[in-house]
Amino acid sequence: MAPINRPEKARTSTFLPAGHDHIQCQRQALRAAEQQCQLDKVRLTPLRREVLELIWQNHRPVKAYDLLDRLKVNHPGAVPTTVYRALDFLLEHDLVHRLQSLNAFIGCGTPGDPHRGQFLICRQCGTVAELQNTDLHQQITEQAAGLGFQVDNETIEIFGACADCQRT
Amino acid sequence: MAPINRPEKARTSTFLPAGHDHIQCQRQALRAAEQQCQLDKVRLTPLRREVLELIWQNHRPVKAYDLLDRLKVNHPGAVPTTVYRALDFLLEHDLVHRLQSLNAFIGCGTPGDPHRGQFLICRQCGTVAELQNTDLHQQITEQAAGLGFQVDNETIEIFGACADCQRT
DNA sequence: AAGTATAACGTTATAATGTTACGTTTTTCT
DNA sequence: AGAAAAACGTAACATTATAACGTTATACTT
Ligand SMILES: [Zn+2]
Ligand SMILES: [Zn+2]
Ligand SMILES: [Zn+2]
Ligand SMILES: [Zn+2]
Repeated sequence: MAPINRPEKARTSTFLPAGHDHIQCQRQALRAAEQQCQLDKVRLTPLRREVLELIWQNHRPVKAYDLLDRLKVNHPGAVPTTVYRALDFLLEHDLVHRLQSLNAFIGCGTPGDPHRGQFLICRQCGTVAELQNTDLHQQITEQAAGLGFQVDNETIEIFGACADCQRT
Repeated sequence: MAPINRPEKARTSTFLPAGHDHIQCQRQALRAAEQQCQLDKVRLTPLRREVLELIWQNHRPVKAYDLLDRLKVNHPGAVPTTVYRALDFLLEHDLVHRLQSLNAFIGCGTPGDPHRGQFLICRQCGTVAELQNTDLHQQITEQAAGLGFQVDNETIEIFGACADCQRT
């Protein structure tokens, strides 16, 4: 009997990719960002790239002023505007998302596919997973349309406990 | 042939209740709040009541410091803590909601029924409608559960153009 | 009714988050 | 090379929110 060999790709986003090579993950995110910027003909300058790299150091939301502190290490003289300008760029080009409930930012796993994210946020460990539930989006759009409302942007941020943290 | 007489009550929440008696609407909201507080055995003090009344002056989100300015009229000596403490109380008892994307607050139309709101927010006129789409809630909870995530709170804020503002 | 505990509020200071305005440098385009 | 636009530096400031501590009002017990 042939062993069942589930292809990795068949899994849709899990909350925390188990046993996940984050160095690789971060590297890939930066590569994807570079490619996307080339396509869009916009400039991922060293400063912007460095901010994006800092954001991708983990899967937890980062606050602007934390980012600023970390940016200062390689970049003394950085001030709030420095960070906010980079963030504005990254947001505008869908390389990061803003988590409104946290005043924080997180890397986007699927740039190039314009979307406002849907997020699961673990209260305990702070890990965030981004969903892409088109049914959900659809349902919202339809209900809104039923009320004569035309949607142009949605913020969906779900708090709770991730699988790991529930065991605690 | 008898005229069709659609009962008003059959309509579920519209975006902006057409030709709506807001004085009455505000009064009713305050009465509901009083009742709810009695039930919960908590105190809707004059200060808290006044803040709630200010919040209910319209169906648009209010910012804390605007609230503060307006509160000062009848209540000189009010300071940020004054407002934030009242807001904390009102939030805790589900008499108002916080709109995370706006750092603003809005009265809750259905206190006593614990829920995190789903909001439609018109970018142009600023009017907000609160939805109670249980299917939506259900769908989110289920998808999260599928990822081992246990939901305890959701923020859903949808921006766009309301029916009135689309005509412009 | 007096005494005690708790909740609400006053007061001051400060922290955290985000923006404006303006000038200089770098990059792009002709 | 020269002009235009984008990116960045710099300083000041605006907005949003909380901490800490003391006082007053309310509720609860005896
Ligand atoms: Zn990773
Ligand atoms: Zn967790
Ligand atoms: Zn009304
Ligand atoms: Zn409108």
